[in-house]
Order: sequence, then C-alpha cells, then structure tokens
Amino acid sequence: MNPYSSIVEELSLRIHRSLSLRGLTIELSELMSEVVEPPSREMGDLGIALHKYAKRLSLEPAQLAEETKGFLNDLPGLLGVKAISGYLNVTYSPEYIAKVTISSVRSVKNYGYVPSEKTLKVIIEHTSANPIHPLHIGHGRNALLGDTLYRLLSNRGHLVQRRFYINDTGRQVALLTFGYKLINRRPSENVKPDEWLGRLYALVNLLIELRDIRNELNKLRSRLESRELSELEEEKHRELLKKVDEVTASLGKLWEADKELFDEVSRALMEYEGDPEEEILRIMSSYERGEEWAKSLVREVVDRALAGIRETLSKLGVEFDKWDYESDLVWSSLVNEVVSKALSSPLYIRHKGVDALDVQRIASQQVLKKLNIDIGGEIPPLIIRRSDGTILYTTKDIAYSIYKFADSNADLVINVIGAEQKLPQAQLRLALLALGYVREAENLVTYIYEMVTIPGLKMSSRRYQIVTLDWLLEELYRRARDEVDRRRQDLSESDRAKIAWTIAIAAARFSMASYDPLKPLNFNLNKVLDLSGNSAPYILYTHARASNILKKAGDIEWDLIDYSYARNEVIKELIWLVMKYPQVVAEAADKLSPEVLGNYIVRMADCFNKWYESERIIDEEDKPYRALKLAIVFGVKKSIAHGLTMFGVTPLDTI
RNA sequence: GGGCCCGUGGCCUAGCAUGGAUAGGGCGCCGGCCUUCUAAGCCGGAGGUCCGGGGUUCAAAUCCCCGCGGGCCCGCCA
Repeated sequence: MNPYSSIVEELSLRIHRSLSLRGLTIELSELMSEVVEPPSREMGDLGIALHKYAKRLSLEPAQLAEETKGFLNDLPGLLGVKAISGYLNVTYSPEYIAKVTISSVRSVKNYGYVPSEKTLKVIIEHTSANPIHPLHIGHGRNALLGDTLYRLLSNRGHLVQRRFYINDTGRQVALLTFGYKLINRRPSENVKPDEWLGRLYALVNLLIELRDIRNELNKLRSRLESRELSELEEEKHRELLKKVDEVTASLGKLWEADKELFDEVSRALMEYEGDPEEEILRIMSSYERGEEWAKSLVREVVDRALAGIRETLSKLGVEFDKWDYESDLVWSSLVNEVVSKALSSPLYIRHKGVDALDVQRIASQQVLKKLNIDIGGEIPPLIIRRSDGTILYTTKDIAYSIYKFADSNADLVINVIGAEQKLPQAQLRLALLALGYVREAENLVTYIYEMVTIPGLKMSSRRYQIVTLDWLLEELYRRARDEVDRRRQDLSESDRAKIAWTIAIAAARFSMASYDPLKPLNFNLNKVLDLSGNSAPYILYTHARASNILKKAGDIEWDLIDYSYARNEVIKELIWLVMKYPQVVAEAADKLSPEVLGNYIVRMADCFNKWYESERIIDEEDKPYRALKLAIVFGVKKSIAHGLTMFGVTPLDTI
C-alpha cells in the first residue's frame, strides 16, 4: 500500500508517453525518481524538471514543458498543470488526494508496511561487543542502528536475522579469564556481572601495564642518575612518567568503584609467581585448541559478561536471533579450511616472516568499485596467523562471513561496524574474493558508523573510561520521571514509571539512530536528554495528543466524510505527509538510512501540532468536516505510531 | 608520509548517492499565546561567505581539481 507511489507512477506514465512520442527512450522508473514535490505547494503538488530531456531533444525546456501539458489531461485527480521555465508542475484536487489517502490508511491494518517486490534473506550482524565489559554508548550507536535497520528491512518484507558475534578467542578475553582465575571469585550479587567483569578486566590490565612501565622506568632511572641518557631516551622517560600518571588515575577510579575487588586483585597479582603474560597466552591457545579446562573456564566468564550485555540490550528492546561464538568456529574445521585455502592461494605471501594474503593484487579499480570499497592507496597484506600459529581476528572473520552466508542461505549480509574497522573490512571482502567466495564478497555490506565521543573524555574500556549504556538509560529515566511526575500526578506510580521508561528508551534510541551514521557523534548529554524539539519525546507527545483526540471523539463516521473540505493549507499538507509516509519508510529501508524516516516523522509531528493549535477537531460542528478531521488524525496517528515502532519505540496513548 | 570520512547562522543538524525552483529543522536568544481536544506545544522576530579557491554546467550546498580545519585508519590488537 503506497498511494504516493501510485500517483507518481500515473504522472510519470504520461510524461513518459510524451517523451517517447518525441523519440526519447527513458525508463519509467528513472522518470518516477525525477518527480518531486516543488519547493512550495503554491507551485504545485508534484513537479518535474524537464531541462535535461529538453536538452537531449534539442528543445527549449520551457517549450517542452508547455507541450507536455497536453498529455496530462486524463490524469486522475488533476486540478491544474503549470509549466514554469522548464518545470512541469501538477496540482491535484485536494478532494482526490484526501480520498486516496484516507482510503489507503483505512483499508490496511498496518499502514506503512511496504513489502518490496523481491523478498531477500538478510543477515544483520551488529553490536558484537567483546564480552569483557558493559556496553558503552559507542556500542549503543551500533546496536541501535543495527536494530533499526533490522526493523526497517523486515518492514520491507525481507527475512532478516539478527546475529551477535561473540569475540571470545582473542587476547582480551584471555586476560579477563586470567584475572577471574586469579582471584577465584564470582561476581558480587549487587552489581551487574558485565560491570563487575569490566572492572576486573581494567584492573588486571592496568596493574600489568603499571608493572611493565615501572620496569622500564627502573632501567632508565639508574642511567638517568649517571646522566647517560640520550635525548631520545629522556623523551621516553618523560612519556613513561606521564603514562604512570594516567594509569594511576584510572586505578584510582577503580579503587573508588570497588575497593574490595581492587585489594583482592592487586594482592593476588603481587603474590602471583608466574609471568601473567605467559599465563594469558596459555589460556588463549588452550582455548583455541578446545582444551576442556580452558573451555569451561572461559565460557563461564564470557557467558557471565553476555548475561549483563543481554540485560542492557533487552532494556532497549534489542533482541538477537543467533549468538555466534567465535570459538565454535575455531573448533569446527571452518577456520582451518580458510587458513589452508589461504596458504595455497595464488595471493599467498610471506610478509615480515608470517603467512599473509597479498590482497592488494586483486584490488583493481573494477574490483574495488564492484565491492564498494573506498580505499585509495595501498592495501596492506592481510596477515593470516601469528608466528606462534594462533589465528588473527580478520582470518576468523573470513570464516564467519562464509558461515553467515551458508548457515541461512543469505542473499545479503550487513555488518554494522565502527569506521575504524573500514580497512580490515575491506581486506576481508577482498580475501573472500581471493579465496573464491565471490557471492559472499559481493553481498557483504559494511555499514559504517563513526565514533561516539564524549566531550572531555577519551573513552577506553582498557582504562575503565567509559560511559555505559546502563548509566545513560538510568540518567534518561531519572529526567523523564521528574517530568512525568511533575505533569501527571493523576496517574498511578506504576503508570508513571512505565511512561518514563518508554520516554527514556525512546530518547536514547532516536537520538542514536536518527542521524547520519557517518558523522562523528559528539555525545552531548543535554541534547540527548532534551525532551523538547525534534526528539523522540516530542514525537511521543504528539502521538499521545492524536490518540487522546481519537479516544475522546468516539468512532469515526467514515461514511459521513466530505472530502471537499480538505482545502486549507495545513490540512492539505498533513494529508500529503500521510500519503507519502509509506514511500518514505520504504526509501529509508532501501537506502539503509533510518535518519530519513526520523526526519520525516518529526516533520509530520510539526505539521500536526501546527494544525492542532489552529483548529478545533472534536468540537467541529459541521459533521462531515468533523469526520474528515478525525480521519486525518487517525492517519497521522497511524503513521507516527508506525514510524516509532521502526525505531523500536512503543507509541504511547498517554504521556 | 599515504588513505578514508566529516565541515551548512552562536551551538547541533536536514538536504549531497541520482545537480534543478525560495537551503528545511532543533537548541539558545528576543517578543507573544494556557476559561476551549495534553503548553514536552504554538505564533512572530533577529541570526547564513553552505570551510576557502578554481573548474564543469542553462543550473552547484550537491559533481571534479587544489587547499584549509577536525576525526579515524595505515599492528603478528580487535
């Protein structure tokens, strides 16, 4: 159900006929995409710039426009055609547009559901945070973009599967497991497991780092006293001192967060007799080999972290269909197969003494274009495995990519991933191609988003400098709750809590998913927490207004509607917005651009509020007009509600 | 050094893929609007070298080139 598109098609068909008769062959679809809404409605409802076609026909644009007018005579709903300096603008009878729109809205249950002609099997992998710490707001951007894309694509009728890749075989998990084993204690009851593990990870990491730095300092110090240091070494000395300060500061924060844990870990590490590095390595390689002791230990740690991560995600309404352990891939033959294929590939090289794929060699202009890779310069070789034989992340990711396609016979796999991973993702796709996985290489889309930064803070989970999603949600809830309490004393405590939670989640989701992923997000709390302006709470508020009107008005008397009332400017605008809504949701999905939809529903809310302030709806005495007004409210409410669900926000009937 | 991304009123941003008509919002600021469907709202106002310079074009915020500024990447980390 896409009334806008039907109307555009009708118009395009006629222009197409006109141009064809002059000998110009163009695809109808091309013409359809040229049809736009003119800058203002006085110029017309729809228009098209004919300049480029005029040029191809060696005609004056104005003349072509003028002569095309005649072809539109039998256009349904046509009120007038104007040819203005090469533009052909069409005005429809408001009555016709209102009728088309309202019957569309009324005839389907899920207005806004626009299945595409081709149903695809899509896998969207997102979030995939390392299971060693709580999710921070950067992961939030990933998760919320990913989940919104999932909702948009599902709304296009595609079969979408959400997958979370658990990166459990790297060094980071091994380090955490080392710490976990070291203190031999389970997470405290009163703290989220991921939070607790995050502290443990940072503690172990920082204490080891501090020890290493001190060792280096000591080496330099003895010679510093005898003034044997070169300028370079003095520089290094200064840097080390600075590092000590940084590490100490982070440790201070950890001490404050959990003194007991701090003491426990530092004592245990002091008493530890072996070399932590060696033990971490032993855990890592034993786990990769699938030795039972390592398996049970690492999985225990990882699953505890995941439990916490899941809890946060589920608060936000983000769910997954499959949780894929990297280790399962390693233990299966898949990773080994990839490695042996790589070793026998024509692109195989020894690079700095290790096995690598020289992906640069297949990175011709055509290939880069085909795979949509924007890397201009040299693409470094992809290292397959470390000299000790352990496998590197990107190699495992090759196996995982193959697995994702094979496991559910996917047509398309989307990886939502931070911009800093653009190069490895390009290497990955080139490697797939090199190893003969052409379909996989061509249908793997990397959906890049830029960093989330916090003014004045360099986020680092290694240093326990993160703003967690849990914290953000609590903070949002607190603010929303204050506001709800202030306004809605009439509601019960539990209703107010429910509303405040919805607002908090809406604010988080909308602020993250409704603007350009390629722009670095300077996370300004005041902006996200702002409940006015073009924000999710504003949209929720508008939706509640519309709901309220419908509730108070009673049933809509559809048969009474007199469409000829749809004449005033705001009403016309609102009807067009509702009519175009399905088109916009479809576009947002096809372009993988949630922000397109976000902007649109804000615009619709603006228009509705403007109308709301200017005219009475329920009190309209003219019955046929009242019925029309209510039908419009109904359409707006339906559209906004649908838009909100695309962002994973529950539309509220009262706020 | 090389590559990629971003640059739009004081601040945040839409529009850029596929060039098209008057650059659209929000925050903040100034002035108004609650006896009437929820004022998280609405109305009015001030505020713009679309980073700069060239080029292509009938037409450039949008495309190309050269710069400038910011971020990221160029690891036997992920």
